[in-house]
Amino acid sequence: VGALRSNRAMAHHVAVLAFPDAQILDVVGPLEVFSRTTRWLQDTGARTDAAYRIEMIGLDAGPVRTSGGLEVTAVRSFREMEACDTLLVAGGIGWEAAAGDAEMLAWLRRMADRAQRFGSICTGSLLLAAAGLLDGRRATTHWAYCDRLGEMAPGCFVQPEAIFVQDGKLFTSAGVTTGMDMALELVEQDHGKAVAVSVAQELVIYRKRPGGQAQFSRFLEAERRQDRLGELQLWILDHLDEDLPLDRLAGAAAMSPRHFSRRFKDEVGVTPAAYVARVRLEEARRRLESGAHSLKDLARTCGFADEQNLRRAFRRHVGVAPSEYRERFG
DNA sequence: GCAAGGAACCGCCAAA
DNA sequence: CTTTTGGCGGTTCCTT
Repeated sequence: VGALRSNRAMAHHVAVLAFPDAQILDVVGPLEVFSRTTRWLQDTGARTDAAYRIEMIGLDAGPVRTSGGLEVTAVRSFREMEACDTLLVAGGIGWEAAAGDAEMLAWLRRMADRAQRFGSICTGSLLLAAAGLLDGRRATTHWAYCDRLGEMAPGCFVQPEAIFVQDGKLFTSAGVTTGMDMALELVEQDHGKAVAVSVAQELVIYRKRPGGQAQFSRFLEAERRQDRLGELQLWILDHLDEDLPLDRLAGAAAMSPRHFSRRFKDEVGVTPAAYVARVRLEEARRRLESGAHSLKDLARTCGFADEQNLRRAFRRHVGVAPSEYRERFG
């Protein structure tokens, strides 16, 4: 892991802290997502400057034995790092011992202040709590430790249902593999939906795993097809904030409206307008889950004419009002 | 919640 | 002759 580093100076610097007896997937999972993204961006020529420079750091430089007995090697200690763009703290059964390291906690506070964003995977949240970084903020952790998190950080609003939680520049994720889901979200915020979808497909994971509420995922299904309609579906994701009438979609797919309509229904299973409506709804729902947006904002970015329209469509398909949904699941 | 207007859908037929 | 594509118009659903 320590060797997986890009040399580009412009790269966004991502660091993951691994203490002894950390959970190896917490460390490697997110790093894999970032490195895949970097490679994908370079291979496709979408960006010439590198996306991410990734690094794993330890309490000390050298081998770190993880909870499963596997070892990863830290190139340097956290003491040698003054700044990075994104800092993530891994979880694992070693968190308790690590939480007693006052020097490291003080360093975490400094980094949290300086970094563009910071966060944790799994029980890494408990280290952030120990550092006093979760007071007054929304956060989550492994389900078995949510109570403990509440005790350690009484001012923290624990979200036990969430896969991951964003509160401003703080990102916390639930157990182990959810670190990859969270990393994908960071990738999406940096590079857009299309990139996140491609990386998710390559890794065969959901870009956004269905959370507590069962919901369909539009990924890993139709979009992986390499035909014109598959491309169009990706294109729709990137133009959700615009008007997408049938004629325009047909034009984008280079077909007559009638033919396009027929083919789309055959290939995708739903009619074009129904598909667009579904994707808009799902995007609105996703954003409501991830926190505070004004309905006006939400309506605009998801392609609804106004808030009234969003409200009506939301009630029709989801069954509850957006505000109520946000209260329950946001 | 309602009426008016518009967009989408789909069966049908014809041309390629 | 079969398959693919495009246009027309009635009906339904959605937005205003």
